[in-house]
Amino acid sequence: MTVKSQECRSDCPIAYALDFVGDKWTLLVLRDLILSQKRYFQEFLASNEQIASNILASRLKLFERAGLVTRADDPEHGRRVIYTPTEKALDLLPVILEILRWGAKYAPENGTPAELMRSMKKDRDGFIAEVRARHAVRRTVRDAR
Amino acid sequence: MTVKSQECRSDCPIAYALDFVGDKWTLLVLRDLILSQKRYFQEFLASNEQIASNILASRLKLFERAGLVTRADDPEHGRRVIYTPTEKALDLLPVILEILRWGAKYAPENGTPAELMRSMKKDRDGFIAEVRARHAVRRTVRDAR
DNA sequence: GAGATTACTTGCAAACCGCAAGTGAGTATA
DNA sequence: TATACTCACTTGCGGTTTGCAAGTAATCTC
Repeated sequence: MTVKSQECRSDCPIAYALDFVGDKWTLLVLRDLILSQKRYFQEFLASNEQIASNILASRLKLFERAGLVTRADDPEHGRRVIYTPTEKALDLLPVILEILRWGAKYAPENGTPAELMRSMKKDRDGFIAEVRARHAVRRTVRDAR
Repeated sequence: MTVKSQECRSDCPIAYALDFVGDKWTLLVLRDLILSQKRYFQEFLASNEQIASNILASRLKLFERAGLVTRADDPEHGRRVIYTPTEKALDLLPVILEILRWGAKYAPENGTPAELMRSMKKDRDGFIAEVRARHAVRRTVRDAR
């Protein structure tokens, strides 16, 4: 609960998208979820940006309601929960990459691995396909059990 | 003043970018500034999303400090102010377009002119170049006076 | 000089954020 | 069986930000 009322401000798709994505934390969590392939609450919590646990919890709840992640109990560990990005979330990858590109151009310091920057600049669409493939593999491995 | 403290949360360029762009209004104002070529306070205020005048004022002030817009008095009209996007702002166009694309895919209603959607999908880079060219022309016209 | 236009500012209540601490269920260790 | 630990949250609270309505001061129009 709390966070974000859900009437749309206009019929502009940008406004619609910003109702999901327009805040300081959402895209950072999605970055961890999609690019770093984090899955557990504690993993997100451990990011450099020091997100507070209540904010993280509210975002994950929101994501679930918005169909951006699925929530599943970890069969190997009692209370642990596994968060997995849906297609709708993976479709935000281009947004994240363009933001990364802009940030990298103007930020005084860039902590992104040089290799990632390189392969993203060299072949953006290929890079996106690769990331999607990684998640697809994960899903099938999990479903096979 | 108010809005956004300015220490960086990490060395991640995404986090850096979100400190500018991570809220519900910033990118909407930039949409108007860049895509709709709005220039005056009242024009931004008149958008469908009904931004409040104090929020708009604080954003424009922030933009100026961040080097996203330049502020100039209108020579033709006393108290009127002209806001113009800088290169740094125009570099956010790819971000805006990807957000538009995602929003258009998932929003129930899409109020974006079909023509704009088409030309953007058909040739994204060309579209970006076109928008940039429009702003460049404007600048030279203005500077010629 | 009266009224409109323009770019803001101010005041205030409600929502949201950030921090610190707590909770309750399951897990590993002795 | 007891103890400590892991894990995913929740709670409480003070401070910041937002959203709304109204106001202000400088220009322009008539």
